[in-house]
Amino acid sequence: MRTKDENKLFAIFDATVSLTAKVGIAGLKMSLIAKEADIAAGTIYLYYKNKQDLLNAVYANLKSEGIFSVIGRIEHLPIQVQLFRLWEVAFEYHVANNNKSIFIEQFELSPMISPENKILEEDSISYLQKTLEEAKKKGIVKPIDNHIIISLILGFMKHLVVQATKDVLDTNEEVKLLCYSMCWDAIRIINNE
Amino acid sequence: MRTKDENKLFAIFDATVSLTAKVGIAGLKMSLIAKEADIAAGTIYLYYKNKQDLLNAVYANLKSEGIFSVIGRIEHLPIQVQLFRLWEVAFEYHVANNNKSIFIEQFELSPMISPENKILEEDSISYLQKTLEEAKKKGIVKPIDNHIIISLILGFMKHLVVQATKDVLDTNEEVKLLCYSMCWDAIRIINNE
Amino acid sequence: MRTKDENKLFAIFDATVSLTAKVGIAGLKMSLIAKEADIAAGTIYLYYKNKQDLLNAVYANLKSEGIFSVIGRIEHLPIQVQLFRLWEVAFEYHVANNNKSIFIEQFELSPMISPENKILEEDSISYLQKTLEEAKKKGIVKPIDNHIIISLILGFMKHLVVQATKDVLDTNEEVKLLCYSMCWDAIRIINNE
Amino acid sequence: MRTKDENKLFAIFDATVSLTAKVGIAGLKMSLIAKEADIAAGTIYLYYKNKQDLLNAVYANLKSEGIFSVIGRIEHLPIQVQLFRLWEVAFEYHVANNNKSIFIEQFELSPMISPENKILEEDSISYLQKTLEEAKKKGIVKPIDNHIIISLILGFMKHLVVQATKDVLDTNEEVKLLCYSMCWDAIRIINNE
DNA sequence: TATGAATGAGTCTTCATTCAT
DNA sequence: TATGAATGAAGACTCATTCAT
Repeated sequence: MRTKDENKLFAIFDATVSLTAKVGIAGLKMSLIAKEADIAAGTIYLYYKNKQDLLNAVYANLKSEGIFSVIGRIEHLPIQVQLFRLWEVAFEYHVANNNKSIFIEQFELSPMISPENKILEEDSISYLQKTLEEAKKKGIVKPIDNHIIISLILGFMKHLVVQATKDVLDTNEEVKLLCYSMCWDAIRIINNE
Repeated sequence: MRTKDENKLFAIFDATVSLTAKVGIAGLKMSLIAKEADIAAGTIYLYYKNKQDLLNAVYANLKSEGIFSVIGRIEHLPIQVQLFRLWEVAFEYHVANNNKSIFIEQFELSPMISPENKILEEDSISYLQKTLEEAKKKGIVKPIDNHIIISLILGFMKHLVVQATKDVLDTNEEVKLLCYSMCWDAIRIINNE
Repeated sequence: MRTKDENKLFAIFDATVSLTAKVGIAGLKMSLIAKEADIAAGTIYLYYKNKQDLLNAVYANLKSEGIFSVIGRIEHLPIQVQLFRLWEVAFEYHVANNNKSIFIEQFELSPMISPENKILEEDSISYLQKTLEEAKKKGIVKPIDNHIIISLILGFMKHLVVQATKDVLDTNEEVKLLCYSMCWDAIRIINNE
Repeated sequence: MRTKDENKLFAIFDATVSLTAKVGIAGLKMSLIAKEADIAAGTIYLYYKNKQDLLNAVYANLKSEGIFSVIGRIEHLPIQVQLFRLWEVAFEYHVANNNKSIFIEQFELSPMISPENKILEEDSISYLQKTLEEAKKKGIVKPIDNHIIISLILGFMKHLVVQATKDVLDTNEEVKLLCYSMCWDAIRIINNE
């Protein structure tokens, strides 16, 4: 169970992420975060040493978030299906957590990021990499550097979500399947054409 | 009398873009821009009313930049070749001008962006859209909403360039061709498989 | 928590008025006001939006000050005595509040004065005007435009106070009575000479 | 004959005085003075060492201006007539040169005034003082400290001119005579009433 | 703990003054 | 001599952080 204090911690955390998506890292003020979290500005300093500390904590937390932890057992499924499930989960995470992506992007370039956080790798990627390697070994996916494949998948996905946020695109089930098929065509080995 | 120096305008412009890529929009200070442009801080105010004005001018300028203006005549070429050339030019632009993309991304979310700039569309996209429509009509490219196709192309491209900047990926000729082929497989209509 | 301190408001107000008398509106700096009020520079901005706002607030407040509010009932007295009492109160106010007159004079010409304040009339004058009208009706005072009479009274008074400030003149009781008698001779109807 | 340079000197001088009346000493900028004088900002520095120097020069010049130099021979006239002529000349000077009074008032309180100028006496006053002494000796004028008499005359006069500038009062011939008669009643010895 | 008033270091911006032409 | 672009010191203002309550 969350204690009263933990609730405040979460409130500050959430306020930081959603405000960054609203006003950007340059518009992010401690007083605004406090207002958004519905507490006093001074209270933040009971939980975090200072602004830099707060933002780095938020960042590290987001980066370590296991977005595939909800996925359940999938190893027994065909590799294509595994890949689709991974993509689907990632897509749904990004749609639902666009704010988090924005915070990460904005903060990574800010002068406030700590050296430790600068070298932090996204946790969630490793799972996907493993599955891609397997698919490549099985001759289903083109033998391409994972960085490139993941750039295609993630770059596409993030751009899509931004378009959705701008209301120029709707991310319904049909669009989701279409987008995946595009990714799949991009990376799969295409036979006897 | 000294004549007003057009070069200074460019120096300020360049300093603003490259500094943003270095320290982020949140770390962007007028004094830093001045130092980077090798002028006095006050001089900036001869050319721009204030910080907000400067950043909006830089943004509007970048947005209106015709990245395909260098491409020459290509209408006589097969549509596939046209698409490749467009992609190639865009790719090379992004590799060479990664700073500009970063500035655009950072500034779009900042509270300093003017209402007029908020609704500004990227000029360069329309050319690509026209060519895609033609390719769809000819049955070469899947009949997919341009927003989605462009998300794939641009999202992938931008993510690649960021990876390249991080030195985890090298964007040589081979990689370039590989990436294009992935894009192409993603959007083309695949026959009798 | 500290409660917002009304005293600070007064301290800022007083510091602004007395400093203007000391260094003029051109020498008036926010940092000086803060030092004079014995607070931090930033604190001023808790109470006033900016320098212009502060000065206009001080001005409007001074203009609306009812300098005759201390005078008590005088309507039952002979009109000559009423006039003397009004003059006396005004004189004593100006001697005691020369700073305020200086602030008003200096600020009225500054480019910081707001349009609303530019058309603001001095509250305290109306009382005097009413009494003068009555005296004219009774045939005691010359039938002269009030603007002129008040120019004589106020112009004389302000000039006197400035001289007193410069230490070339002492405003003791005797001088006060003398000055009033001069005013009185200037405006009263003089009989069978 | 004025040389070309002398014209510029006068232009700067005039621009300084009239601008101060328009925007106050706090709004007085070298660039504005230059524009008003129709020269370049740098040019001012060919004639004056710096802003402080310019303003002090203007001030000293105004103070030493012999406003009674135009008055011609009046010693042979009755003392009352002499006094009237002096008053009249001063009045007309102030109406025509209200800007100069404003400059003097504003500058005297500014932190830019030099110590020498701070103790500078108005030249023109001495003439008036001499005549007043004579009138007192002849038993025509009350034996009152000259500071007080001059406060009445000048304070009244300046206030009148300000009212005239504000368009709440017209300073025509009739008003002029009326005002003088008020001054005269205030200072003359009034007989067997 | 929690508050938000108060602080003052650090920015932005202005404007007197210099200087290349 | 005259110009006005360029400079940078100084002043206005913001906002992270502290602290009295």
